[in-house]
Amino acid sequence: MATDELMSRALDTLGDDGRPSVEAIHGLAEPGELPASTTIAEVAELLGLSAHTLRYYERAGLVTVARDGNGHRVYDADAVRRLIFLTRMRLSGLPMRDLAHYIGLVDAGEHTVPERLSLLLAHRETIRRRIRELTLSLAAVEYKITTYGGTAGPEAVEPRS
Amino acid sequence: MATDELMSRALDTLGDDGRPSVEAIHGLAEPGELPASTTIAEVAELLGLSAHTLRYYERAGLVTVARDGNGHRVYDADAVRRLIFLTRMRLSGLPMRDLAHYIGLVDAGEHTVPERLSLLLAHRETIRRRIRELTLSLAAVEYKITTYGGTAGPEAVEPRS
DNA sequence: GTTTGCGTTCGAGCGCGCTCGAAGGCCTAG
DNA sequence: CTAGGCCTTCGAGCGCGCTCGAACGCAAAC
Repeated sequence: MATDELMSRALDTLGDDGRPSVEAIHGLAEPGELPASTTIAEVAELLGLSAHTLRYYERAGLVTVARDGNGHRVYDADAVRRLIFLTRMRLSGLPMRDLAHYIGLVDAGEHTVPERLSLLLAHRETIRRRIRELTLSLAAVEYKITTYGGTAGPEAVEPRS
Repeated sequence: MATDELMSRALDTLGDDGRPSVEAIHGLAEPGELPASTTIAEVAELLGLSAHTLRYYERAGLVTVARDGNGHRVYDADAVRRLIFLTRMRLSGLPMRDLAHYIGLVDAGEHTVPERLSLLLAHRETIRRRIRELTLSLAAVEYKITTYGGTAGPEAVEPRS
């Protein structure tokens, strides 16, 4: 997935403790100054997506992007912010469908806030559940590792001593 | 995915604290008595997979299953145990390819234990990383929820009071 | 003035993990 | 004897999220 690299960066901004602070998230939301960003190539670079994928997102109705005199896409700061949000949601496993629905609500105006909220609450549950699943699987793998004589900790493949 | 239901069950066997014990995993590994289980229908029911999927796994080389006089599949306890293992690994995100490779190693004999171990160690890292990613995404979603006036806790959609 | 380079649209293709349908065999019950 | 039900194999199809190629356009650089 094209988005893997983006998450890499996000993780790199944290320590390895896996306990992100609100500040870290915030920083992730606003990567420095958003240039009144322009070309598709720049945005692709910024987000770690391909230009192809950005066009695909647009086709899917997830963003609307203006054109210049040559018919080239011009991404303004709002579009970039929305793409950052979209990317983060995609990484958390929210399907394109649901994301498109959510975006539709946003564009429909303030009166959709309750529905947006309930969508987010549902997604929060999905993420929490997935974390629990993975925690369970992790324990299973660790158990198997110990039966093979591996160490329980996170050290390298060759057990020391 | 057909396997969703299996993980539902697994999670149901735990509390909601998401901190599985080795015992819970062990219980998950051995769901009561394994009948010297027989038909594909029974195994499908047991694992929460479809018969189609079980045949697919077999085609993919993940299990070998004996036949009876009519050419019908007969799953013995070993096969069922392996399927339980496979299912758990699949749920943790291990791709079929890698799983097939691992199974190949198992079938190749004891001398492949080191490679198996290193495969498991790598997979452990993958799971841990994914958990960190999701934790990060969760924080982002919670932040968004608070901006919409939702509560930070896990309560129902309608905030109380 | 042509080459380079980035952009455009459209639509096909891919990798994954199933999922399903067709066509048929064997067994048992009524 | 026939109908139902569960099994078999083979191979096609699907949903997702990209990913890519073809064919073309404009525009600044040499």
